[in-house]
Amino acid sequence: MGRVKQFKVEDALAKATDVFWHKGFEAASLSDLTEEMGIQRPSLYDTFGSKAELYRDALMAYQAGARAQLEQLLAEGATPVDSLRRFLSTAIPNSVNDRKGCFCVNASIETASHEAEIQEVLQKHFAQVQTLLARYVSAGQAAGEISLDLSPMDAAGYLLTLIHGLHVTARTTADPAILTARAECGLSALLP
Amino acid sequence: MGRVKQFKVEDALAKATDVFWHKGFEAASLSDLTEEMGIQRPSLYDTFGSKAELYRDALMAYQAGARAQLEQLLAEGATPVDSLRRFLSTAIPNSVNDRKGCFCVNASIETASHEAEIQEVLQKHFAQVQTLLARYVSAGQAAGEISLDLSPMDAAGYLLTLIHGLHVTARTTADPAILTARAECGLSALLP
DNA sequence: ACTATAATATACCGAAGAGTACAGAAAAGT
DNA sequence: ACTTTTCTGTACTCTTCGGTATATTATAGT
Repeated sequence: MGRVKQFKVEDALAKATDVFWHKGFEAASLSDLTEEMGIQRPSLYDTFGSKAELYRDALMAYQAGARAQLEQLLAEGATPVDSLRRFLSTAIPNSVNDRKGCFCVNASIETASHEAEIQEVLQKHFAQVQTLLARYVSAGQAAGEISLDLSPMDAAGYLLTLIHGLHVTARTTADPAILTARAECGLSALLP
Repeated sequence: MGRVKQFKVEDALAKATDVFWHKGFEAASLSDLTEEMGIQRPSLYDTFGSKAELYRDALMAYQAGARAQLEQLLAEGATPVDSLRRFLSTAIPNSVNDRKGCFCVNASIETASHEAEIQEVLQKHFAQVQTLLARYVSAGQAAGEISLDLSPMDAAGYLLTLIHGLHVTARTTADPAILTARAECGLSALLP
Protein backbone atom coordinates (compact mmCIF):
# COMPACT_ATOMS: atom_id res chain seq x y z
CA MET A 1 0.00 0.00 0.00
CA GLY A 2 1.05 3.56 -0.57
CA ARG A 3 2.90 5.19 -3.39
CA VAL A 4 5.77 3.26 -4.93
CA LYS A 5 9.35 4.59 -5.18
CA GLN A 6 9.97 6.44 -8.41
CA PHE A 7 13.65 5.49 -8.44
CA LYS A 8 15.76 2.39 -7.93
CA VAL A 9 17.61 2.61 -4.62
CA GLU A 10 20.73 0.89 -5.90
CA ASP A 11 20.88 3.15 -8.96
CA ALA A 12 20.65 6.24 -6.78
CA LEU A 13 23.28 4.79 -4.47
CA ALA A 14 25.58 4.14 -7.40
CA LYS A 15 25.26 7.77 -8.45
CA ALA A 16 25.92 8.94 -4.90
CA THR A 17 28.99 6.72 -4.86
CA ASP A 18 30.32 8.51 -7.93
CA VAL A 19 29.85 11.90 -6.32
CA PHE A 20 31.46 10.98 -3.00
CA TRP A 21 34.19 9.09 -4.81
CA HIS A 22 35.55 12.02 -6.70
CA LYS A 23 34.52 14.91 -4.45
CA GLY A 24 34.98 13.40 -1.01
CA PHE A 25 32.53 13.68 1.87
CA GLU A 26 32.93 17.33 2.80
CA ALA A 27 33.08 18.74 -0.71
CA ALA A 28 30.02 16.82 -1.85
CA SER A 29 26.96 18.93 -1.09
CA LEU A 30 23.42 17.66 -0.85
CA SER A 31 22.64 19.61 -3.99
CA ASP A 32 25.44 17.81 -5.81
CA LEU A 33 24.10 14.50 -4.59
CA THR A 34 20.39 15.00 -5.29
CA GLU A 35 21.09 16.44 -8.70
CA GLU A 36 23.30 13.53 -9.72
CA MET A 37 21.02 10.95 -8.13
CA GLY A 38 18.00 12.47 -9.82
CA ILE A 39 15.90 12.51 -6.66
CA GLN A 40 14.62 15.15 -4.29
CA ARG A 41 16.09 15.96 -0.94
CA PRO A 42 13.35 14.42 1.22
CA SER A 43 13.56 11.20 -0.78
CA LEU A 44 17.24 11.03 0.02
CA TYR A 45 16.66 11.49 3.74
CA ASP A 46 13.70 9.11 3.75
CA THR A 47 15.72 6.41 2.03
CA PHE A 48 19.23 6.86 3.38
CA GLY A 49 18.78 8.71 6.67
CA SER A 50 21.51 11.31 6.48
CA LYS A 51 24.48 12.43 4.45
CA ALA A 52 26.82 10.46 6.70
CA GLU A 53 24.80 7.27 6.37
CA LEU A 54 24.56 7.71 2.64
CA TYR A 55 28.32 8.05 2.55
CA ARG A 56 28.77 4.84 4.49
CA ASP A 57 26.30 3.00 2.26
CA ALA A 58 28.01 4.37 -0.84
CA LEU A 59 31.41 3.26 0.43
CA MET A 60 30.15 -0.21 1.21
CA ALA A 61 28.49 -0.51 -2.17
CA TYR A 62 31.75 0.54 -3.79
CA GLN A 63 33.68 -2.01 -1.77
CA ALA A 64 31.33 -4.84 -2.70
CA GLY A 65 31.66 -3.95 -6.36
CA ALA A 66 35.41 -3.61 -6.10
CA ARG A 67 35.78 -7.02 -4.48
CA ALA A 68 33.63 -8.66 -7.13
CA GLN A 69 35.68 -7.02 -9.88
CA LEU A 70 38.87 -7.99 -8.14
CA GLU A 71 37.89 -11.61 -7.80
CA GLN A 72 37.22 -11.77 -11.51
CA LEU A 73 40.39 -9.92 -12.40
CA LEU A 74 42.54 -12.20 -10.27
CA ALA A 75 40.97 -15.28 -11.80
CA GLU A 76 41.94 -14.11 -15.27
CA GLY A 77 45.66 -14.10 -14.58
CA ALA A 78 47.78 -16.62 -16.44
CA THR A 79 49.81 -17.32 -13.30
CA PRO A 80 49.49 -16.25 -9.65
CA VAL A 81 52.15 -13.59 -10.09
CA ASP A 82 50.41 -12.35 -13.21
CA SER A 83 47.18 -12.07 -11.23
CA LEU A 84 48.91 -9.99 -8.58
CA ARG A 85 50.45 -7.84 -11.27
CA ARG A 86 46.98 -7.23 -12.70
CA PHE A 87 45.81 -6.27 -9.25
CA LEU A 88 48.48 -3.62 -8.95
CA SER A 89 47.68 -2.35 -12.44
CA THR A 90 44.19 -1.34 -11.35
CA ALA A 91 45.81 1.61 -9.58
CA ILE A 92 47.24 2.87 -12.85
CA PRO A 93 44.86 5.16 -14.75
CA ASN A 94 44.78 4.30 -18.44
CA SER A 95 43.00 7.44 -19.65
CA VAL A 96 43.77 10.99 -18.62
CA ASN A 97 40.42 11.57 -17.00
CA ASP A 98 39.86 8.57 -14.76
CA ARG A 99 41.69 10.34 -11.96
CA LYS A 100 39.18 9.57 -9.27
CA GLY A 101 41.60 7.26 -7.55
CA CYS A 102 40.34 4.64 -5.15
CA PHE A 103 37.35 5.54 -3.00
CA CYS A 104 38.74 3.45 -0.14
CA VAL A 105 42.05 5.27 -0.16
CA ASN A 106 40.26 8.60 -0.31
CA ALA A 107 38.05 7.59 2.60
CA SER A 108 41.07 6.36 4.56
CA ILE A 109 42.67 9.77 4.25
CA GLU A 110 39.65 12.02 4.56
CA THR A 111 37.43 10.28 7.07
CA ALA A 112 39.07 7.30 8.75
CA SER A 113 40.76 9.32 11.46
CA HIS A 114 37.59 11.23 12.44
CA GLU A 115 34.89 8.60 11.97
CA ALA A 116 35.26 5.34 13.84
CA GLU A 117 32.52 3.61 11.88
CA ILE A 118 34.09 4.37 8.53
CA GLN A 119 37.40 3.14 9.86
CA GLU A 120 35.78 -0.16 10.73
CA VAL A 121 34.14 -0.48 7.33
CA LEU A 122 37.52 0.10 5.71
CA GLN A 123 39.33 -2.34 7.98
CA LYS A 124 36.88 -5.11 7.17
CA HIS A 125 37.12 -4.51 3.45
CA PHE A 126 40.90 -4.40 3.45
CA ALA A 127 40.99 -7.59 5.49
CA GLN A 128 38.82 -9.33 2.93
CA VAL A 129 40.94 -8.13 0.04
CA GLN A 130 44.04 -9.23 1.91
CA THR A 131 42.60 -12.72 2.35
CA LEU A 132 41.72 -12.81 -1.32
CA LEU A 133 45.23 -11.83 -2.35
CA ALA A 134 46.78 -14.26 0.10
CA ARG A 135 45.25 -17.15 -1.81
CA TYR A 136 47.16 -16.10 -4.90
CA VAL A 137 50.35 -15.56 -2.96
CA SER A 138 49.96 -19.03 -1.56
CA ALA A 139 49.38 -20.49 -5.01
CA GLY A 140 52.41 -18.61 -6.26
CA GLN A 141 54.53 -20.05 -3.50
CA ALA A 142 53.31 -23.53 -4.30
CA ALA A 143 54.23 -22.97 -7.93
CA GLY A 144 57.68 -21.71 -6.93
CA GLU A 145 56.97 -18.28 -8.41
CA ILE A 146 56.97 -16.51 -5.07
CA SER A 147 59.51 -16.54 -2.28
CA LEU A 148 58.72 -18.52 0.86
CA ASP A 149 60.21 -15.83 3.10
CA LEU A 150 56.85 -14.30 3.96
CA SER A 151 53.53 -15.76 5.01
CA PRO A 152 50.82 -15.36 2.37
CA MET A 153 48.89 -12.94 4.60
CA ASP A 154 51.93 -10.77 5.27
CA ALA A 155 52.78 -10.64 1.60
CA ALA A 156 49.16 -9.81 0.76
CA GLY A 157 49.15 -7.03 3.34
CA TYR A 158 52.27 -5.63 1.78
CA LEU A 159 50.65 -5.65 -1.65
CA LEU A 160 47.73 -3.73 -0.19
CA THR A 161 50.08 -1.08 1.18
CA LEU A 162 51.85 -0.97 -2.16
CA ILE A 163 48.67 -0.36 -4.15
CA HIS A 164 47.68 2.35 -1.71
CA GLY A 165 50.94 4.04 -2.45
CA LEU A 166 50.34 3.71 -6.17
CA HIS A 167 46.97 5.38 -5.80
CA VAL A 168 48.55 8.31 -3.98
CA THR A 169 51.39 8.58 -6.46
CA ALA A 170 48.94 8.51 -9.38
CA ARG A 171 47.45 11.80 -8.17
CA THR A 172 50.58 13.70 -9.04
CA THR A 173 52.18 11.40 -11.59
CA ALA A 174 50.49 11.28 -14.97
CA ASP A 175 52.86 8.88 -16.72
CA PRO A 176 51.58 5.27 -16.58
CA ALA A 177 55.07 3.98 -17.38
CA ILE A 178 56.45 5.36 -14.14
CA LEU A 179 53.62 3.85 -12.14
CA THR A 180 54.09 0.50 -13.84
CA ALA A 181 57.78 0.56 -13.05
CA ARG A 182 57.09 1.24 -9.39
CA ALA A 183 54.53 -1.53 -9.23
CA GLU A 184 56.99 -3.92 -10.82
CA CYS A 185 59.71 -2.92 -8.41
CA GLY A 186 57.36 -3.46 -5.49
CA LEU A 187 56.26 -6.79 -6.81
CA SER A 188 59.86 -7.95 -7.07
CA ALA A 189 60.00 -8.01 -3.28
CA LEU A 190 57.93 -11.18 -3.40
CA LEU A 191 59.93 -13.01 -6.05
CA PRO A 192 62.44 -15.66 -5.05
CA MET B 1 55.53 53.63 8.98
CA GLY B 2 52.13 52.48 10.09
CA ARG B 3 51.09 50.02 12.72
CA VAL B 4 53.25 46.96 13.13
CA LYS B 5 51.94 43.38 12.92
CA GLN B 6 50.87 42.03 16.30
CA PHE B 7 51.76 38.46 15.33
CA LYS B 8 54.61 36.64 13.66
CA VAL B 9 53.62 35.55 10.17
CA GLU B 10 55.56 32.30 10.30
CA ASP B 11 54.06 31.39 13.68
CA ALA B 12 50.56 31.97 12.38
CA LEU B 13 51.40 29.98 9.27
CA ALA B 14 52.68 27.11 11.38
CA LYS B 15 49.39 27.07 13.28
CA ALA B 16 47.43 27.15 10.04
CA THR B 17 49.52 24.25 8.81
CA ASP B 18 48.47 22.22 11.82
CA VAL B 19 44.80 22.91 11.18
CA PHE B 20 44.91 22.10 7.46
CA TRP B 21 47.14 19.12 8.13
CA HIS B 22 44.70 17.26 10.27
CA LYS B 23 41.38 18.64 9.04
CA GLY B 24 42.03 19.03 5.34
CA PHE B 25 41.14 22.04 3.22
CA GLU B 26 37.36 21.73 3.09
CA ALA B 27 36.80 20.73 6.70
CA ALA B 28 38.98 23.55 8.04
CA SER B 29 36.78 26.60 8.51
CA LEU B 30 38.02 30.15 8.77
CA SER B 31 36.85 30.15 12.38
CA ASP B 32 39.00 27.08 13.04
CA LEU B 33 41.94 28.80 11.43
CA THR B 34 41.69 32.23 13.02
CA GLU B 35 41.06 30.74 16.45
CA GLU B 36 44.11 28.48 16.24
CA MET B 37 46.28 31.13 14.64
CA GLY B 38 45.24 33.68 17.27
CA ILE B 39 44.50 36.38 14.72
CA GLN B 40 41.39 38.08 13.39
CA ARG B 41 39.81 37.34 10.08
CA PRO B 42 40.83 40.54 8.27
CA SER B 43 44.44 40.03 9.38
CA LEU B 44 44.36 36.62 7.77
CA TYR B 45 43.04 37.98 4.49
CA ASP B 46 45.40 40.94 4.58
CA THR B 47 48.42 38.73 5.16
CA PHE B 48 47.63 35.58 3.20
CA GLY B 49 45.08 36.68 0.61
CA SER B 50 42.56 33.87 0.77
CA LYS B 51 41.89 30.50 2.30
CA ALA B 52 43.26 28.78 -0.81
CA GLU B 53 46.48 30.82 -0.78
CA LEU B 54 46.91 30.21 2.92
CA TYR B 55 46.52 26.51 2.24
CA ARG B 56 49.20 26.60 -0.43
CA ASP B 57 51.55 28.58 1.81
CA ALA B 58 50.90 26.19 4.68
CA LEU B 59 51.63 23.20 2.47
CA MET B 60 54.85 24.71 1.22
CA ALA B 61 55.95 25.59 4.73
CA TYR B 62 55.24 22.04 5.77
CA GLN B 63 57.23 20.69 2.85
CA ALA B 64 60.24 22.86 3.60
CA GLY B 65 60.19 21.70 7.21
CA ALA B 66 59.74 18.09 6.21
CA ARG B 67 62.68 18.20 3.83
CA ALA B 68 64.92 19.76 6.46
CA GLN B 69 63.92 17.11 8.97
CA LEU B 70 64.40 14.41 6.37
CA GLU B 71 67.87 15.56 5.46
CA GLN B 72 68.88 15.41 9.10
CA LEU B 73 67.23 12.03 9.64
CA LEU B 74 68.92 10.50 6.62
CA ALA B 75 72.31 11.80 7.74
CA GLU B 76 71.92 10.04 11.08
CA GLY B 77 71.67 6.57 9.56
CA ALA B 78 74.54 4.17 10.30
CA THR B 79 74.48 2.92 6.72
CA PRO B 80 72.61 4.02 3.57
CA VAL B 81 70.06 1.22 3.98
CA ASP B 82 69.61 2.18 7.61
CA SER B 83 68.94 5.76 6.53
CA LEU B 84 66.28 4.59 4.09
CA ARG B 85 64.77 2.41 6.79
CA ARG B 86 64.55 5.44 9.05
CA PHE B 87 62.87 7.33 6.26
CA LEU B 88 60.15 4.69 5.96
CA SER B 89 59.73 4.64 9.74
CA THR B 90 58.55 8.25 9.72
CA ALA B 91 55.25 6.97 8.33
CA ILE B 92 54.72 4.81 11.39
CA PRO B 93 52.97 6.62 14.25
CA ASN B 94 54.66 5.92 17.57
CA SER B 95 51.93 7.28 19.83
CA VAL B 96 48.22 6.69 19.52
CA ASN B 97 47.37 10.31 18.85
CA ASP B 98 49.78 11.41 16.15
CA ARG B 99 47.39 10.18 13.49
CA LYS B 100 47.56 13.26 11.33
CA GLY B 101 49.38 11.34 8.65
CA CYS B 102 51.40 13.20 6.05
CA PHE B 103 50.09 16.56 4.90
CA CYS B 104 51.44 15.93 1.40
CA VAL B 105 49.63 12.62 1.09
CA ASN B 106 46.44 14.22 2.39
CA ALA B 107 46.80 17.04 -0.11
CA SER B 108 47.49 14.59 -2.92
CA ILE B 109 44.23 12.84 -2.20
CA GLU B 110 42.00 15.77 -1.31
CA THR B 111 43.15 18.55 -3.59
CA ALA B 112 45.67 17.45 -6.21
CA SER B 113 43.02 16.34 -8.69
CA HIS B 114 41.03 19.59 -8.48
CA GLU B 115 43.73 22.21 -8.05
CA ALA B 116 46.48 22.36 -10.62
CA GLU B 117 48.66 24.66 -8.56
CA ILE B 118 48.65 22.35 -5.56
CA GLN B 119 49.48 19.46 -7.84
CA GLU B 120 52.53 21.36 -9.06
CA VAL B 121 53.64 22.20 -5.54
CA LEU B 122 53.40 18.53 -4.63
CA GLN B 123 55.22 17.37 -7.74
CA LYS B 124 58.14 19.66 -7.05
CA HIS B 125 58.40 18.59 -3.44
CA PHE B 126 58.22 14.91 -4.26
CA ALA B 127 60.88 15.37 -6.93
CA GLN B 128 63.19 16.97 -4.41
CA VAL B 129 62.63 14.22 -1.88
CA GLN B 130 63.24 11.67 -4.60
CA THR B 131 66.55 13.29 -5.47
CA LEU B 132 67.49 13.33 -1.82
CA LEU B 133 66.71 9.64 -1.41
CA ALA B 134 68.49 8.76 -4.62
CA ARG B 135 71.76 9.91 -3.13
CA TYR B 136 71.44 7.33 -0.38
CA VAL B 137 70.39 4.64 -2.82
CA SER B 138 73.46 5.46 -4.83
CA ALA B 139 75.68 5.31 -1.77
CA GLY B 140 74.08 2.00 -0.84
CA GLN B 141 74.82 0.61 -4.25
CA ALA B 142 78.42 1.74 -4.00
CA ALA B 143 78.66 0.01 -0.64
CA GLY B 144 77.16 -3.15 -2.08
CA GLU B 145 74.16 -2.93 0.25
CA ILE B 146 71.68 -2.25 -2.52
CA SER B 147 71.05 -4.09 -5.75
CA LEU B 148 72.28 -2.56 -8.97
CA ASP B 149 69.13 -3.60 -10.85
CA LEU B 150 67.50 -0.18 -10.56
CA SER B 151 68.73 3.33 -11.14
CA PRO B 152 68.98 5.38 -7.93
CA MET B 153 66.16 7.66 -9.06
CA ASP B 154 63.86 4.77 -9.91
CA ALA B 155 64.54 3.12 -6.58
CA ALA B 156 63.98 6.44 -4.78
CA GLY B 157 60.68 6.92 -6.59
CA TYR B 158 59.63 3.48 -5.52
CA LEU B 159 60.44 4.29 -1.89
CA LEU B 160 58.30 7.39 -2.19
CA THR B 161 55.36 5.32 -3.41
CA LEU B 162 55.98 2.86 -0.62
CA ILE B 163 55.90 5.47 2.11
CA HIS B 164 52.72 6.90 0.62
CA GLY B 165 51.19 3.48 0.97
CA LEU B 166 52.36 3.25 4.56
CA HIS B 167 50.71 6.56 5.35
CA VAL B 168 47.41 5.32 3.92
CA THR B 169 47.66 1.99 5.69
CA ALA B 170 48.43 3.71 8.98
CA ARG B 171 44.99 5.34 8.92
CA THR B 172 43.26 2.02 9.45
CA THR B 173 46.05 -0.04 10.99
CA ALA B 174 46.95 0.84 14.56
CA ASP B 175 49.66 -1.77 15.14
CA PRO B 176 53.16 -0.36 14.49
CA ALA B 177 54.54 -3.88 14.17
CA ILE B 178 52.44 -4.54 11.09
CA LEU B 179 53.52 -1.29 9.49
CA THR B 180 57.16 -1.99 10.25
CA ALA B 181 56.86 -5.42 8.69
CA ARG B 182 55.38 -3.96 5.54
CA ALA B 183 58.08 -1.33 5.33
CA GLU B 184 60.73 -4.00 5.75
CA CYS B 185 59.15 -6.12 3.07
CA GLY B 186 59.06 -3.19 0.71
CA LEU B 187 62.64 -2.28 1.47
CA SER B 188 63.75 -5.82 0.64
CA ALA B 189 62.95 -5.12 -3.00
CA LEU B 190 66.10 -2.99 -3.14
CA LEU B 191 68.45 -5.48 -1.49
CA PRO B 192 70.76 -7.60 -3.59
C1' DA C 1 -14.72 4.32 -6.24
C1' DC C 2 -12.97 5.09 -1.71
C1' DT C 3 -9.66 5.18 1.79
C1' DA C 4 -5.34 4.48 4.02
C1' DT C 5 -0.62 4.90 3.24
C1' DA C 6 3.70 6.08 1.41
C1' DA C 7 6.55 8.81 -1.69
C1' DT C 8 7.11 13.18 -4.01
C1' DA C 9 7.79 18.29 -4.65
C1' DT C 10 8.03 23.01 -2.99
C1' DA C 11 9.41 25.82 0.09
C1' DC C 12 11.34 26.70 4.05
C1' DC C 13 14.55 26.61 8.57
C1' DG C 14 18.49 28.14 11.51
C1' DA C 15 23.36 27.72 11.31
C1' DA C 16 27.59 28.21 9.40
C1' DG C 17 30.31 29.05 5.27
C1' DA C 18 33.88 32.54 2.97
C1' DG C 19 34.86 37.09 2.45
C1' DT C 20 34.62 42.41 3.49
C1' DA C 21 33.38 47.59 5.11
C1' DC C 22 34.48 50.50 8.29
C1' DA C 23 35.87 52.65 12.36
C1' DG C 24 39.30 52.64 16.00
C1' DA C 25 44.15 51.88 17.46
C1' DA C 26 49.07 51.89 17.12
C1' DA C 27 53.39 52.90 15.08
C1' DA C 28 56.72 55.74 11.92
C1' DG C 29 58.15 60.20 9.76
C1' DT C 30 58.06 65.03 10.05
C1' DA D 1 52.50 66.86 18.75
C1' DC D 2 50.57 65.84 14.51
C1' DT D 3 49.72 63.45 10.41
C1' DT D 4 49.94 59.47 7.59
C1' DT D 5 49.90 54.81 7.04
C1' DT D 6 49.09 50.26 8.35
C1' DC D 7 47.08 46.80 11.14
C1' DT D 8 43.23 45.21 14.33
C1' DG D 9 38.43 44.34 15.93
C1' DT D 10 33.54 44.41 15.39
C1' DA D 11 30.00 43.66 12.73
C1' DC D 12 28.25 42.84 8.73
C1' DT D 13 27.39 40.94 3.80
C1' DC D 14 25.52 37.24 0.74
C1' DT D 15 25.56 32.44 -0.12
C1' DT D 16 25.33 27.79 0.82
C1' DC D 17 25.17 24.29 4.11
C1' DG D 18 22.51 20.03 6.08
C1' DG D 19 18.05 18.99 7.32
C1' DT D 20 12.71 19.35 7.55
C1' DA D 21 7.45 20.78 7.63
C1' DT D 22 3.77 20.59 4.77
C1' DA D 23 0.92 19.83 1.19
C1' DT D 24 0.19 17.07 -2.93
C1' DT D 25 0.32 13.04 -5.70
C1' DA D 26 0.23 8.27 -6.70
C1' DT D 27 -0.41 3.53 -5.36
C1' DA D 28 -2.52 -0.81 -3.04
C1' DG D 29 -6.16 -2.99 -0.58
C1' DT D 30 -10.96 -2.98 0.27
